[in-house]
Amino acid sequence: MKYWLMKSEADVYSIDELKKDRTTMWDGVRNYQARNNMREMRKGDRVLYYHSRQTPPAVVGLANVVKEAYPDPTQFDRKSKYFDAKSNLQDPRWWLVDVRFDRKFDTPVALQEIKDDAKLSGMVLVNNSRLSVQPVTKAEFDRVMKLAGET
DNA sequence: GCCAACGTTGGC
DNA sequence: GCCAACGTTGGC
Repeated sequence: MKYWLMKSEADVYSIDELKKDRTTMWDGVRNYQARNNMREMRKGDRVLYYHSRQTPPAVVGLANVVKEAYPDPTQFDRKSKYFDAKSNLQDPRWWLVDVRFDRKFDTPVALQEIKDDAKLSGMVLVNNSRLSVQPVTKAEFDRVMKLAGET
């Protein structure tokens, strides 16, 4: 099993909305590294759910991968803001996964706490803050869970 | 709302 | 293939 961190702008699609929807298509990713990471995801992988653009930015809960990579339909939808004229059906450029709500933390783990934690100094979140879908090691995952008071 | 950091585009 | 210009992300 692998571990990941996925970012969502808190005011655009929060973990509360994921909880309500139960499952969502992670559409709209238009960054190759993030796309490649989603293609590496396997059913059952665990995902730290991160809220950016909120005060403070924080890991707020957990999700699971429930459907492995398939073409992002929004790239073919002319009405979508994610439409990409350079993509085509035979060789789609953008891929996504489906994720399901697992739980919301009672105690979110703020970005500052992560930055201040020596055990988490290698996290992609700390070193490449703009990548929206990123790998997390098991040790990092376990540490974040501990900071959240989760078992 | 500002702006640093980063990724992408496109001219040469 | 380099790199300047530009657009976007996301912390503050």
